[in-house]
Amino acid sequence: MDLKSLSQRLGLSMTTVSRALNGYEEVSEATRTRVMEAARENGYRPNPVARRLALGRAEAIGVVIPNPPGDFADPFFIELLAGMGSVFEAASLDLIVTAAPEGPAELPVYRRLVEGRRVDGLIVGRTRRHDERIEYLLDRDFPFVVHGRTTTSRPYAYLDMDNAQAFVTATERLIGLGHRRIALINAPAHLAFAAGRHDGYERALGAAAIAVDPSLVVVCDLSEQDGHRIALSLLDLPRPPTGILCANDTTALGAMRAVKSRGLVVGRDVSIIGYDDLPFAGHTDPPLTTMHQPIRPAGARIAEMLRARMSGTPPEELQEVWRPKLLLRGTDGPCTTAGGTAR
Amino acid sequence: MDLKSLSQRLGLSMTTVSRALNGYEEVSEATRTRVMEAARENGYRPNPVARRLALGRAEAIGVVIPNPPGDFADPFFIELLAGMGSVFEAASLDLIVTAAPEGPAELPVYRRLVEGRRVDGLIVGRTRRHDERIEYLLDRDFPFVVHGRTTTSRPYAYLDMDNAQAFVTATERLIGLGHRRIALINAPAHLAFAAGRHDGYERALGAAAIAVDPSLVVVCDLSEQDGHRIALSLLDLPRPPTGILCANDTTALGAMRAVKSRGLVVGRDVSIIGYDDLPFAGHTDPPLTTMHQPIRPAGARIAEMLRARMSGTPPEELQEVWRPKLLLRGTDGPCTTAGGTAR
DNA sequence: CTGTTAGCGCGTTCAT
DNA sequence: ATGAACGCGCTAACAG
Repeated sequence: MDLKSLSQRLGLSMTTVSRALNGYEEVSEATRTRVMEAARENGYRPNPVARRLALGRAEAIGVVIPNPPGDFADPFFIELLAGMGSVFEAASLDLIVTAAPEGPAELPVYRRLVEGRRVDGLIVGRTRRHDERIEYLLDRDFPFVVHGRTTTSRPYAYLDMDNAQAFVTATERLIGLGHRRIALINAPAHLAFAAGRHDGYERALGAAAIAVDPSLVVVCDLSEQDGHRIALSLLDLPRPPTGILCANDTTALGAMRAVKSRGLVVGRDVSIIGYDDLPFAGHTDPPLTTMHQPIRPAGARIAEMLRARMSGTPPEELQEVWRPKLLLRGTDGPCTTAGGTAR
Repeated sequence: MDLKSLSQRLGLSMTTVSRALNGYEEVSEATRTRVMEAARENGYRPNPVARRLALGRAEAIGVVIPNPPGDFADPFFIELLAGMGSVFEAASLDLIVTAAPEGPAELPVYRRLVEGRRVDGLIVGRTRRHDERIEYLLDRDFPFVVHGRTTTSRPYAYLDMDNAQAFVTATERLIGLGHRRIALINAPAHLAFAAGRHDGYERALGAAAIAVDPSLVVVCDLSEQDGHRIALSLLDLPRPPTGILCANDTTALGAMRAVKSRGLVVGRDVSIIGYDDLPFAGHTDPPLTTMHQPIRPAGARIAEMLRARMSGTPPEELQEVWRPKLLLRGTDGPCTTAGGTAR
């Protein structure tokens, strides 16, 4: 059932039927209801491809999953997708998902999407401090929304978490519990959120007049293994930390394993705070204290922002920063070590 | 740069250029190379939408994320998507992802995809024992591949794990360790894989001449919480199990928490085996013994199977069953309890 | 308010 | 081996 046969059946022109269906003002109420009804009865569905060609739009949004080659893809992302899904579904926009490993193969994927007119808008995640994908999209004046923030002089739309504030909060929590030697297991510096977290950490220490000990600030590749490795090296320090802030929950998991393997008790001998609040975080042993961020709502909001961007809202008006919330569970506790040092 | 301007620039007709680009035999070798080169130089990309309209295909594949309303979406799925991504990317097919909660809202999403001609093929996951989605697709003779299996008399393409074999293996492992009271925390019966797992469990017990105790077979909603709750009730039995087989790793996590909360040691007092080998499985305490399945390769294979299906391979030739592998880690151990009962 | 006509950009008969 | 002309299904500019 296409537009032509539907209009023939109604004794109307395709134009009128099309207009009635698309809610144009100039159609009489009588014919509109008549058309609507006939469309429903005949199960008419406009052919999206024809529509797209006529309108010159793709009616689709693109997302590229950052796909670590050997590794498991970020479980985080599925939740973000789920959040966006409902919004795009309602707008009857297709969400086109592709996967690309970070690296030289990544930009070509974006080019194919943009230059091949496959999508009308793009969502950029796992943002880097300097991000060529964003520069590229900015150059082409292509609509997009970033999850996170990057360094560029040009305005762009983003939804970011307040990483600095989050780590101020987390650090203050440990300080309030009496900790003085607090380590930061941070993400690699090329990732956008690493800097903010570091800032927040230093800011909170500074406010409490605690000197930053560079040996307590280390970089991790965000895997459990690396978190484990790094936490061990931290515990091997002459004056090991009594509190550890982690870049994400996965890292925190590794750190917990390290602490336990040393015969220490997490939450008593060493406090640990994670970031993300992934599904497993409430179920570790002990349950992980972490910074919670609402991923699915963020996905939905990003989708809405992109729709706004595509219909012309200037990027300056589409910039939001959300605050993660500290979720107290069982891995943080008062500092029990005299002199503020474990063991 | 579209076909018209490219052909004008070459002094050829659109037809010839089109044919040269699409590898038709009847084009002279000279013009073909000339066309190819010009296309590359001018960065010509065929408009996919126009192509689709002319060819009557969507050049897109659909996947619907099963989206548990309040819950976190399955991290499993992102990995499956990543696996499919590379294959479809290479075939320059778009992967359209939508999310739908299980329930009455689910089928309409499939209908919109199929009847709206938005995709040429579909991948069905989180398969149910009786699955209306599959019946629907079969009725319409629409190409699809199922991850899992379902009960229908009609042939269809699928890639499934050998659930029965997996649970034979897991059960045998515990039996070999001397366990006699082995519990099965299974998935709800409406999910396709539950039956096979139950079968495997009973088959292995039967082979070892161990009677099935119905009180040891319980159903779980696959959440950590429910796994925890159910494991507790199992441990409260007059004669509790010394081994617990879990429907998935998440459930196993809950079971581990339950065992620990009773002051028992996982892997010594009670053995636990999971299923899936999710990223966290190697990092629980102790590390989880589980049935590993290669998710990303499965995704890639499913994508290939769908491509075959779309180009006419009969479904009978597209049916594969893969065997998960037992991954021994730290949660299984010899039965230490006299009489085969914990406590 | 409704209809006629002309594209949208490509693939594809049917000629030549 | 090449080209002219038509169609895919829909929207939009231009009448009336």
